Amino acid sequence: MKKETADIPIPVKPQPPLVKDVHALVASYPSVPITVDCVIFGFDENELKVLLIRSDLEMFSGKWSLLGDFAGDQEELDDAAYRVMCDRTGMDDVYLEQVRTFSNPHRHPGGRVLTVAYCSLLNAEHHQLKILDNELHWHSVRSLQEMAFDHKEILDYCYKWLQKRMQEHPLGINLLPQKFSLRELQNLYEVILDVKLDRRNFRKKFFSMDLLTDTGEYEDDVPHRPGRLYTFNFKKYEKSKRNWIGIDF
Amino acid sequence: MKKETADIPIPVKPQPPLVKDVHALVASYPSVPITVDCVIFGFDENELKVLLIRSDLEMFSGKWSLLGDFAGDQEELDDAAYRVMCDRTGMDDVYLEQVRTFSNPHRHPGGRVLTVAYCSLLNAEHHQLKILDNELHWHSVRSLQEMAFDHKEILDYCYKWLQKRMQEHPLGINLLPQKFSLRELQNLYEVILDVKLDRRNFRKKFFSMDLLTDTGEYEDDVPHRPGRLYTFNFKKYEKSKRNWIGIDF
DNA sequence: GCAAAAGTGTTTCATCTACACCCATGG
DNA sequence: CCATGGGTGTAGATGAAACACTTTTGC
Repeated sequence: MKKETADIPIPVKPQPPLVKDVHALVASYPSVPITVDCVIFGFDENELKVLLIRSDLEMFSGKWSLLGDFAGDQEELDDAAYRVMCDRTGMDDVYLEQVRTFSNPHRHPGGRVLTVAYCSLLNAEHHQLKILDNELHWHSVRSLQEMAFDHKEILDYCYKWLQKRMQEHPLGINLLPQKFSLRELQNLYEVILDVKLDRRNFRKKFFSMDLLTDTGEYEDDVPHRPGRLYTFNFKKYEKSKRNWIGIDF
Repeated sequence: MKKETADIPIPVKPQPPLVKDVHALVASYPSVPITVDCVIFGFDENELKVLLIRSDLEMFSGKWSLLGDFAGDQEELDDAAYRVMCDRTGMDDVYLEQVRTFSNPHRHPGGRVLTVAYCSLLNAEHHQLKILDNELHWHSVRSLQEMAFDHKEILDYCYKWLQKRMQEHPLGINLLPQKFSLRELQNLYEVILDVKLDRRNFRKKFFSMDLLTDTGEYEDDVPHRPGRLYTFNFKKYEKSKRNWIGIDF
């Protein structure tokens, strides 16, 4: 089991001279247009939705598109994604996470364009769209068919990413009003993860995490017994972040 | 809890005309040099190692660098990463995964350069380095200090990614010889995850996953009782991939 | 009073954890 | 025979899953 090769001193070949002019070096690299695409998920009427606009390319006429734009010359991509979201929707105060970079050379009909996908989850009720250009609106994720570019592929990837992420982080909370009932919370998990969950076990699970604060208030305007309303204790969560080892595959 | 706004028909503003010339559109985007950086982890002498070269930039003289190069004009990034690895190390048949794109506008001293990090794990013994230019060799991950560019940050990110990934996928198997003892397997997990594990529980865990095949052979050349050698049943693993729901944060 | 969802406990089972002794081999 | 790690089992705790009835409200 011993191995020796890697650390035996090996005669080093003569090296080319060090690069002095780093700007010239960078200028010699091929360069590529970069876009960011925002996959903004929301939850509404017991469905997972995603914000889309009509593509403004003639060849994709009628097709739906993610919210994207090119990244500025000197712009951090996180900032670009945030800017795109603000510009397209008028929303701010929304958390975006980088998911993946898509680089198929034929993904854009106008030539090589890289795109970096960003993902977000938000409460459609609490974030009014202030701009509606290009028919911006919420679409049911389940019923989406064709989209412009490779945006369906990106969306599908982000949805899987979201399902995983959602089981490890309390992202889902962002989809609910500040005060929410356990039924709403459970609906949300059932819809996004596409599973049925046992109500009692679900409640036990969340109560045992001890991250919900009982407001003492109750639902209103429901045609049945109103449920208690809770808030999520983000501060407590930040302090107690998961930190365990579990080999599982 | 009802909300109505998003799906109420909203008068659509007059739209700008559709874009016809997509090439002109793309040509109007700012474009940016892209590189890929390969973070190639290996395991040797009971340590996690990473393949590095000396930076060939004068301003980083003496500093270590990840294996990177620019991505071709029309090149898929996965291919670019693979190419870089082959060119730099002479290895092939190695699995690389995209981890994240780093976009700080000041990360490269020669101007704006995006980089996409790719990560791999391999068995240093089974993949001989065939090229040693730029002092390519394995470095202990723990003892690394300064590196060129933002490569330390990238490496740290990839290491965390690896630790997580390793708990959900049998990546670690790639770091061992085809036939390995349970001690070797456990060492690997302990070192990479930076924890101590109970030997009996570790064995039980792996045996219960039922993915190890007993070869009937034993270690050789060890100064103590030799352990059984196992192989990993990749086929079985492929069929049984995890598919469960567990909310845990 | 009826429909609809809220709220609540227990049992079973699987999994994780902690823990200690004898065994086989090389030197 | 000694040093070194290989190999093994059990009991207790914890967490997940299955499962049914009573309560509260709006209508």
